[in-house]
Amino acid sequence: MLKRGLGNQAAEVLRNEILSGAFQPGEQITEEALSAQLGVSRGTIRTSLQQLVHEGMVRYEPYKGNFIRPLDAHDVWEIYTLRNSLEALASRFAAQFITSSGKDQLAAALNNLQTAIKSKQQRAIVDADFALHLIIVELSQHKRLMVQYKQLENLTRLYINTLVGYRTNLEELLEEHVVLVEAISQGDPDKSELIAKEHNTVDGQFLQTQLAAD
Amino acid sequence: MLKRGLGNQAAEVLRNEILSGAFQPGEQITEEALSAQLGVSRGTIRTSLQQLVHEGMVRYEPYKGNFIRPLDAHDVWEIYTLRNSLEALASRFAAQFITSSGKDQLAAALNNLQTAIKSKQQRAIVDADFALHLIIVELSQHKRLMVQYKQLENLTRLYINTLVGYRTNLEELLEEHVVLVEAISQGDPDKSELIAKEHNTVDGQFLQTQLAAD
DNA sequence: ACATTTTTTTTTGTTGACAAAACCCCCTCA
DNA sequence: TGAGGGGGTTTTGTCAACAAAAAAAAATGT
Repeated sequence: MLKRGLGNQAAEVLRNEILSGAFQPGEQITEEALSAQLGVSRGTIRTSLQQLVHEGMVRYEPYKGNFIRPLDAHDVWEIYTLRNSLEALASRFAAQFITSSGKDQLAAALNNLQTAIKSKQQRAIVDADFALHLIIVELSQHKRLMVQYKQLENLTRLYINTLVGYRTNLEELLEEHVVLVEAISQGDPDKSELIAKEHNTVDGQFLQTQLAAD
Repeated sequence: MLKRGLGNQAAEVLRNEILSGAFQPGEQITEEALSAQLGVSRGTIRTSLQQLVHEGMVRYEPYKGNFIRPLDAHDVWEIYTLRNSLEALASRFAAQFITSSGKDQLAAALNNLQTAIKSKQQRAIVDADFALHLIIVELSQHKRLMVQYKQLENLTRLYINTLVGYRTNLEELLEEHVVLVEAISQGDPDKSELIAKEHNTVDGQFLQTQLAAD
């Protein structure tokens, strides 16, 4: 396990608070307030904030301050398309480097997703969905892809909460993941990449519909 | 123009120094040394370093220090594949949102590339190549894509210098860019994305050859 | 009453000092 | 001779104070 300074720990606390909706979008978060709240000095808070700025959850304006980044429709489009592209790439390499251990991990994650879908609890489904995709990214053996993807997952969680429903057709959702996992487990990069792209396109259309409602 | 604090300015100086090869790969860069060199306090240097860490040019280890990130073959593969994927995505959206002004910009950049190729100066060719691709990314109207791409461009420059030659067949290089710009100017997203992918695949095979020589 | 200028307050920017961890050299002892 | 342990040095981690910029509030003049 990697050692971490206070700054990193504070960043994690802050990140979780933001993800749990403790702040209003666009709200200014002053360094002194955070300093008092977390019991560390402003300098340390500053380190944490800079990290969250790089992760895209906080917007920083010189001599103005740090603000919870509000996401508009264009932001959502950006996050969505980028994530889609990275997932397709990850699926390709996951298939290319697949091992029997990797297949087991995928099967287990798929099983968890199925259980979550049966429970019909949105939070559980979203978590299992993300977990499965994260395993695919891990299997791609692409560290930079992993870093980018995790950040996009956080940003996605940020706006997914605001949507009324994640997906309507749960049967379809499961089936899409089944064929993707199959393709990766078969070690077919082209097929995996294509399916990943398609999978997300369906999601994207759903998203477009939701956004059009605004 | 956005205002920037001392920290950001120092980061830019440092970034340029690293790109110009002022440091050895893997070399530790102590905060105090930089502080003395740039005439700002350690705290400010710390801000700069953190920024470069996020850009991938510096590796940070808690309680150890900051080191010029050395790039091995796997790193190059990661950077290359990611850039490839992002360029394909950018080409798609550039074609989708193309305007007459955008076509002009592409034509001008293509012209610069042609001039550079005629000069046969590697540095000029690389610069013109990057400039053209950067315009494509700009035309995609995708801010996050732009940020990621710029970082990958820097990392690419970092290892491109170590290669003996960038490309052997200059005629082919130009032709590939011609067809890509044509596809984007025609407003054909699918075709543009496909060509961008292929273009980079050719580059990638060249890269593989170079790396195998180590 | 309104716009403008001045003053005050709030918030970020920068710095130097001190604490904690890691590193390095050297000494000891089996 | 070499493995292990101190102790001093170097380097990063954290902090609180002060400076600079921006924002808010108050005063001023028309």
